[in-house]
Amino acid sequence: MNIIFMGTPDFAIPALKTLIESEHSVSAVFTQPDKPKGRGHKLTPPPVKVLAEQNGIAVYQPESLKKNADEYISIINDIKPDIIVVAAYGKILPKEVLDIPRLGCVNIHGSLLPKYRGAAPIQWAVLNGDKETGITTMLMNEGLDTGDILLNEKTEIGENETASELFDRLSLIGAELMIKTIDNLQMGKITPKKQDNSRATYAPMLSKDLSNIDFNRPVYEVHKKICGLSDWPCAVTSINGKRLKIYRSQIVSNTKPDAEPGEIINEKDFTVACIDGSISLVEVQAEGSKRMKSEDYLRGRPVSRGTMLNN
RNA sequence: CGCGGAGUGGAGCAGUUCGGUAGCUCGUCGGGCUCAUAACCCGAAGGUCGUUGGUUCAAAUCCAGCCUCCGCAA
Repeated sequence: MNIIFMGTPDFAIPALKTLIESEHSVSAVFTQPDKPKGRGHKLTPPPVKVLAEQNGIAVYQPESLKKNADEYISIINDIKPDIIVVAAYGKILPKEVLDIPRLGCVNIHGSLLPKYRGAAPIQWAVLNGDKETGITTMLMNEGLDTGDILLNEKTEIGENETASELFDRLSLIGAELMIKTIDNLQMGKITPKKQDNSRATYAPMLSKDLSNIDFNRPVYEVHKKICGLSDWPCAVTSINGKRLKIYRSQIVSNTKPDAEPGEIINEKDFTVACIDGSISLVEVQAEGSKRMKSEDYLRGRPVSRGTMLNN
């Protein structure tokens, strides 16, 4: 089949790679414009662009497909794609584009729709302490992740799994499900199912406002916050007046400790008291330093029992 | 030209202010103690102090350039 691929970040990479290696032909890739990123505001191309160029595929980076997009829409029309595959593209497709491909526009979404529509479904599944999540492929319409469901696949969320790890796993599952979806769609073997809008929830983009850890909360919630915000924006607390990022943690106890929330109750494995249990900080990052196991951190910057975090 | 922090044996850090013998907590190796141990005691190996140049009798330390990493901001 003749395919146009639209996507931007790492999540889209396995899907694009799978398509390139498949019998189908990727005629063009649409991705977000290069953006200033990191220190020094260096202009950085999105991962999808890099992969596409390595494979000699034409890359288009429109600012928008809704405004002043005639040029791009005629490009899409000229390609006459059988299908458009979309994975975390980050832009809304207008009806004008949605109607072009014979088989429609297929989106890969990182949740079991209609749960967690929106930008950060994977992270919110972890943050909310869900035991399972998955991938849904759907036929796109004009709404935000409201299209008819084609296929889905569930996966369990590990007790200590970070959003970043789940992200990687789901991107691989998504690639497999995507290829299965378009093959079945081509053979007319899938019946699209409407989403149950009454059960829909939204997963908005994460921001740093969420970063600060409140130890005056249940230990499970604190743990899932650390998992869900890793690697970005990352859960943050402070120790001795310095910012400390927490990438990974482990629940030590589910019984209320004899200590104030936020108090360090074991300086050997960095265990901190919460309201109804205690949690061990496993991987941390100090200001101006790289992330490391907390045992490494503690070797150079020992802490004493009774120290309060978040002060 | 966005702002700032950091690079010191295998790991994480101190030492730099005010130049003058390379230090801490661990790890590794050897030995001891112990029924035993990730515990304890004794000992050893291991570092051109990111890199290049400059100042100096003398540079981890002061000056200049470069490389790499990180935080904030986007």
